Amino acid sequence: MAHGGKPQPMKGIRQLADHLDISIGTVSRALNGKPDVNEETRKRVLAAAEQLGYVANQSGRSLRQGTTNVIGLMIQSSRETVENSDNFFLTVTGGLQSVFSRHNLDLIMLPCPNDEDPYEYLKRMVARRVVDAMIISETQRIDKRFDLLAKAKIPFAALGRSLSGAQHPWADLDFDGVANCAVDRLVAHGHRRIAISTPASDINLGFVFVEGYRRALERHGISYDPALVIRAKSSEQGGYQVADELLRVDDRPTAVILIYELMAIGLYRRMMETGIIPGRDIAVVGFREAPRAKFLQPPLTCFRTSLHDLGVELAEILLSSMPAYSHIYPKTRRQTIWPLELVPGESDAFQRTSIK
Amino acid sequence: MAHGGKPQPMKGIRQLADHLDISIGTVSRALNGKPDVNEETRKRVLAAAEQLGYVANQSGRSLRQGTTNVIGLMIQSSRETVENSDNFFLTVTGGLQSVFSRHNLDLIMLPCPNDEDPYEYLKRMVARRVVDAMIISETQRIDKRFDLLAKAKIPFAALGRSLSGAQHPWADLDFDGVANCAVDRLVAHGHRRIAISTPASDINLGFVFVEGYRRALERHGISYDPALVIRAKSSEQGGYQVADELLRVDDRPTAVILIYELMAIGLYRRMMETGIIPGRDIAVVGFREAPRAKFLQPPLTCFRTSLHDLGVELAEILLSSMPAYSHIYPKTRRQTIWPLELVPGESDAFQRTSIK
DNA sequence: ACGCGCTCCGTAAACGTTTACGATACTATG
DNA sequence: CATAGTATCGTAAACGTTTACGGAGCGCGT
Repeated sequence: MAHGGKPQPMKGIRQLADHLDISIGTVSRALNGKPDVNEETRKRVLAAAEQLGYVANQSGRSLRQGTTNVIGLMIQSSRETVENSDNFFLTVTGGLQSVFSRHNLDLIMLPCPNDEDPYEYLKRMVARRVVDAMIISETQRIDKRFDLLAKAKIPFAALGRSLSGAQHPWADLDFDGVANCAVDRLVAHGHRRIAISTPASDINLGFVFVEGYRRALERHGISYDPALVIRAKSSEQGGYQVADELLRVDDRPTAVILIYELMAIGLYRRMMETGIIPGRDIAVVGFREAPRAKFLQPPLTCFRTSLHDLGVELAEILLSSMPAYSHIYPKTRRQTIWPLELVPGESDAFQRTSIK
Repeated sequence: MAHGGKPQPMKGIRQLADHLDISIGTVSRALNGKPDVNEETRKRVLAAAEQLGYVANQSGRSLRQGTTNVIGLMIQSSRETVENSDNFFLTVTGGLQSVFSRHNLDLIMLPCPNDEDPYEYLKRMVARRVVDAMIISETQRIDKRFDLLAKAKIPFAALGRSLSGAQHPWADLDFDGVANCAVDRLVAHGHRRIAISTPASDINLGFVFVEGYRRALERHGISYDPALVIRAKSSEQGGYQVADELLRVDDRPTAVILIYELMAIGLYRRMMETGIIPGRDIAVVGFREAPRAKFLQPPLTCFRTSLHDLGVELAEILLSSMPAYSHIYPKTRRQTIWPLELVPGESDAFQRTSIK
């Protein structure tokens, strides 16, 4: 028994062991809940650790057991993306962390600089061995990153499905379901000529979205017209351009489905400028629901979901694919298509008087 | 000279050294740019590292030199906070990372669980020695976390000023300046009875905001009435409550300044419900500017700033206080009050017919 | 008395790096 | 030629932890 207080700021497990007159190995085993240690000495160790404020040095532990207790979240942090993505990422992240923190896992954000190739960036991060697993977002249609991670034997899950490696774990919003529902609704209102917006980049969600739209049209016996698929940025300016495109197309569409609700701002504005009333002359359906959607006049018909819970699901999918946790999260579903709920507004509520 | 390709996935610096027939020490020195190594062998080493895809293991390096190359960003990740904070954190984070990534520093988000005391949480994170420095957000009026970090000798910078440790590095939005400007504008329009909203928690920004408001009133010879300071959550519901409070106060105010623009949704709604027209019967000024502010009818008068650049500034302030980087970022300013620019809307544009 | 199994604990090796220190070869200087 | 100085490199210790291995003590059955 030495002195009682906090003499030094606690250098390491060695000091703790000396203070207890126990070997360092036993202390380690006691702290980590290993079986071969007397219950009473374990209590003593835990009490001393608590009192002296000892917490294991992460670097030492990582070096020894080759695991870092860190999950990486890769995002393409283009400034424009971030400023437009609203609270999307942070909300999903909150869900991720609510799961990870239960297992003392830290989440580290790995933003790929704009001027670097995402693949090379990820390769570097993987080589540094700073993460135990990865979450990949903004998945491309064919995404080499999956092969890289698989080859490096790093567990991962994707926020967004992809064509490459369909067997990989992922969670994704139900883009095709939403497109389906939107088309159904618009057709029920008498619309036959329905446009849709999709991102200009080769991010996969755009393809899924359009594919759902195409199939829904087919189901209603409406022929698919590529001219009605309008590529534009997912931003206010993008919405403005979509409106311009709409007006330019022959046989002007009577409805439009937006991939991202923020685009409605620009769309509405451009429509007003040209004397077209959204919700009366052209029906509008937006993709996500956000607080700001309530500002729109007329209120935007859109789709709501809990991104937080999507994050939870994604975290559990990831953990279920990690050997150390798969006993806690059994591999039931390894892919999830996350449902959204229709929030009827007034932007598509009018009954179209059929012209034919 | 061994074989040329990529035989193994590169185990460590040892393998690289063997492959080059050079000692491991020299390889390390070559890679780290140390002076006592022949320029030609350095080139050979770098080439081989590139070819074999060698990247130093972070754990080993951290353990040896006691530095992790990781900056922690602590946030209180209450689900409500996150969902309401819009893109605030992520945008600031983007600015932080644009600086950090230049120095190969990773940013790790450390979200304090709702049910844990932030101080204890930070203490644990500090003890694990997983970060070289910290960025503290949502600073309280008096915030023990600063003392903790100072005692642990961990460099830090705060997003938001505080009363405790005024000498610490921080960057903060110009809350008092905004309050000042808002009051000036409203007084110029003939308002004398001006209410203000402030968060219910003891986060410091609320105090700064109200203090600026109080001083501005004083300057105009208007007496400060505590009944006009309305505490409410920074959310849509909070705005709804603010409207209710406004109507309940004797000698009803003719103007209100909101701490957070999202509150305007609820405020407008409640006003409409009671037959009061925002921007005509009561003037409204909001704090930040966000894309959604453009939805409001009448458009909200508010204040714009670049949160990305604020993040850049904050990162530079932090680095300037870290010995390893202070030669790159000289300690010129260690505190910054970040300016905002008025975005005139129509929510406060009417000229108040003086009743007196 | 002996062996066996069990519980508990100490010892020491590893993990991959950086770096202080000394060794070597070579050059310059006296 | 002797010596000092310089450039370059190899050796080995150290960082803090986990864990394989073995040993001590004990109870128990033969």
